[in-house]
Order: sequence, then structure tokens, then C-alpha cells
Amino acid sequence: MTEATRRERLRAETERDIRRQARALLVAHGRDAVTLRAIARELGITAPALYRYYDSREDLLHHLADDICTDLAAELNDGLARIPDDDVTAQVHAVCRGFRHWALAHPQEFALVFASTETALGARGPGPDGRGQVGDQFGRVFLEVAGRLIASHRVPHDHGEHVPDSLHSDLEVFQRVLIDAVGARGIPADGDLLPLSAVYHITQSWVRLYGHVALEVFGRFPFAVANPEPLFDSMLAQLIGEMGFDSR
Amino acid sequence: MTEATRRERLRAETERDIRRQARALLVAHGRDAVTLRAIARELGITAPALYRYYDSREDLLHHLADDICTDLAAELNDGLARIPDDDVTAQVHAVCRGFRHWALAHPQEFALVFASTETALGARGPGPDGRGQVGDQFGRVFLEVAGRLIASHRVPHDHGEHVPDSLHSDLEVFQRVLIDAVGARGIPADGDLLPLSAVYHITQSWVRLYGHVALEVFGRFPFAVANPEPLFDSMLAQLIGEMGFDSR
DNA sequence: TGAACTGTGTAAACACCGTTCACCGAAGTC
DNA sequence: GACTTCGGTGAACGGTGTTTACACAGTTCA
Repeated sequence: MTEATRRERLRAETERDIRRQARALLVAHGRDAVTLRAIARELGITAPALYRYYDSREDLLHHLADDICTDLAAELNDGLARIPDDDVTAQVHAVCRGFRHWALAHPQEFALVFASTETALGARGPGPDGRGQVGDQFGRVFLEVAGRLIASHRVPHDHGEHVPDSLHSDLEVFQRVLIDAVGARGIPADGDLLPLSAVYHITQSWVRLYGHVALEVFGRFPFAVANPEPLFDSMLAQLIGEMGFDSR
Repeated sequence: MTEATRRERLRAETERDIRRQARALLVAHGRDAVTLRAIARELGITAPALYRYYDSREDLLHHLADDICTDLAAELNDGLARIPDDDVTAQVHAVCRGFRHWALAHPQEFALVFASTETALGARGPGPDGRGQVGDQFGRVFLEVAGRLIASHRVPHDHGEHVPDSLHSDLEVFQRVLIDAVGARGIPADGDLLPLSAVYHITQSWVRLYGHVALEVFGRFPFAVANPEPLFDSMLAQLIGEMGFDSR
């Protein structure tokens, strides 16, 4: 390997340096502080040089968001690796708690990736397969854990709880995505293993997980929550309980 | 009335003009486009003149967020006024649907008020009474509807569903806030009418309402939702159902 | 080896931005 | 009429994204 010419190596290196500095500025002083001139200053070069690497500041922020998703996914996967393969409940716990802790520890990154109106950041276009409304790398982790959950548990939802017809077409798209995600892990799956009611429940779980985390990060609970962790844990226990697992 | 001197009237007028222009820029081109110079240009004055009205751009954005909360509250109250006083289910429907429609129609305003990391915007400090983590005016509407709900319905939650001890202290704060909100409407209330399990459910409802709306505004559902409205309505029906009302 | 080409940096410039300052004139006060 | 207050101006400082013309080192190839 290492076929890369000297120039290519240097380029890759400064490219990493640029994003590392951009990231540091984002973390330290927020999105508006991520300026081309500040990055260049820190790197000992001039701002226009950055245009050799990115089309614009917007473009850089876009790549930055991608990096953040990748890091988040890696962090969640690390946490997941420490948990026995067969303890799916603990896996769900780990991913959800990991997401919350990451978001609280990295509010600026969270805001950039998960609460931006620009469709360019974090979210891909609808896509021909209906995939990837959320950052690619992170979406993979989320889907993967959902996948493990499905593969390890036969028909979590069979309480006859039926899903309104109007949701079928959308949920079937997501069902397809989930089945593919499980398939990618070697375990074949089909619609019997993953009824629409389960797909619906996964969607609702994301709504609640995201809702709680965003409210906490942005401080928008309807009252000053002094101790948010038990609130989160209790929500999580309820989510897991509704899936047909024990809550602990 | 109209004790106001000529000068005071003029001042109030330009103050409104400033915020109206700021608002227009926010809506049209996003938060970053709300620049003092652009506002001044549009008003036919110079940028430094704005410092006679606001301490800084940040200060202006803060007041802008307040305005937005007030408008949102007014819009929700308008919708509420069209609904019979005794039909609480319809009232909850109206407020939740109204919030979603407002957010989808005003994504930039939503992002500013409900998804900013700056604590100065929308969120007040913890406050001595533990109130107002969410924009004052909007918070009032939210609490008011919750209040009507409580006042009209005796003990929605008595399925013995018990709330973990670790949540008690926080929920009691919110319970106090809610009881006061009901009291402000003339109807006295106490802890018997509003058990902690009901308070908990109201909190969880906000998590889900906010979660769904934010995910939709920011396009962060895990798959491309072609038709989000039924998804929202079904969540809403479930929320209302869990309160002990019919889902219709 | 030397010529040609490519990629990576520079400095200068343009048009913006928030903010501060000294100043000025009209509005209000005594 | 003198004096103060208020709302505005223009100039300036230091910052921003971006474009342009230019220089120079690394690479390629005859």
C-alpha cells in the first residue's frame, strides 16, 4: 500500500488538520465561531488556501457534520462492544444512554447535526431508496441496534395492536430499511419477524429518545429539571418495557 | 390614556419596525441573515442607530424570540377560542396540531426559539420558582391547556401506575407550577386532582410532541417520511388515549 | 536534464459584518 | 431662551467569506 505520493499524503494531512481545528472551534465557541480565517490562522496559513480543500464554508460545515456522525457512531459502537451479544435489552440501554451522554457532552455538535434547518447538514436527500434522513454513519448504528433487537426477539408486538392504514406505506419503507439492516448483519429477516406494529414502535422510540435529549440539551423542558437522568431512565425503561422486554 | 409623549410614540413605532424587519429577514433567509446593517438599510437608517434600541445583535435576537413566543401563543389561543369550553380532548388536539403547523410554517422561528443552545433565547434561567424553562408566553399557553385538562377531568391517572421515587422532587415542582396555572384560571386545584403520575404523563407528552415536531422540521426521521401528518395524528391519539380520554 | 504541467500556497481586493466614538440637531424641560 | 435628553449620522476598527492574479514547489515526461 502507501501508494500515495508525497503530495497526496500532505494533502490528506492538512485536510485532517483543517477539520480538527474547525471541530475545536465549534466545540469551544459554537457554530458561528467556525470561520475560515480562524481555522487558517490556527494552522499558520491564509484563508483562501482553504478553498483548495472545500468549496465554501458551507461545504466545510457539511463535511464536519459527516465527521461528527462518524465519531458518534464509533462511540456508540464502542459502548455496544462491551455488552454480551445476547443481551439486547442492555444493548438498547447502551445506545440510548450513549446518545444522551454524547449529546450533553457535545451540545454544539448535536445542534449542528440534529437541529439544523439546512437539509445539507446531517440529513441526506430523500434518496431513491427512502434511506438516510439522518446522518449516514449514525443512522447505521441506530438501525443496527434496531436490527439486533429484531433478530434476537421473535415478534415483540403481537398484542393485536393494529397500526392505522394511513401509516402503512411509510412504515413499509422503514420496514424494508430495517430488514436490510438486519440482513447486512448476516441474519436474514422478513416481514413476519418485523410486523408494522414493531416498526411503528421503533419510530415512536426515536421520537421520544430524540425529544428528551433535544429538550435537555436546549433546556426547553416546561420546568427547570434539576435531575434529568432519572427522567430519562424512566422513559427508557418504559420504551423497553413496551417492546416486550423487562425494563431492567 | 395615550399619555405617551410624541417622542415615546415614535420610539415605540420604530422599535416595532425594527423587529418586524428583523423577523422578515429571519423568515426569508434564516438566522444568520438577521444583520443590524440589513435591518437598518431596510428602514432607511444607519446601523449604529439600532444601538439606541438594543444593546447588541444578541439582545435584539433575544427580544425577537420573545415576540415569536407571544405570536405563537396568540395563534394557539385563537385556535383554542373556537372550541367549546367543555371539550378538552378537542382543545388538546387544537394546541398540539396548532404547534406542529406553526413549526412547519415557521421553521426558522422554531429553530431560534426551540432549538438554540443559547440559554438566553426562549429559555429563562431556572428562576427562583423553577418556572419558565420554555418561552414565557408559549409556556403559558401550554400550561393553560394542561390546566384546563386537569380542571375538567378528575384524576386521569389512577391505574395504580406509580412514578419512581427519583422523579418525585422534580415532578413536585412541575405539579406546583401546573396547580398555579389552573388556579390562575379561577379554578382551585390541589394535589389530589393532579397526582404525580398525571404530571409525569404531561411531561412525557411534551417530550413526544416536541420530538415529533422537531424531527419533522429538521428532517431527522430515520427514514424519508412521505406523509408525516398521519404519523403525528396517530401519536396524538395515543397521547390522548393514555390520558383516559377517547382517542377521538 | 530540462520543459511542461499541476497542485498549493500567497497578497490584494471587494463587499459585507458588529461595534464604538465624536458629533449634531431636533424634542422636551425649566 | 438656556439646558438637557434623545435619536440620528459618518468615520473608523477589526472582523468575516470569497474572488482574483500571481508565485513557487512537486510531479511528469520527452
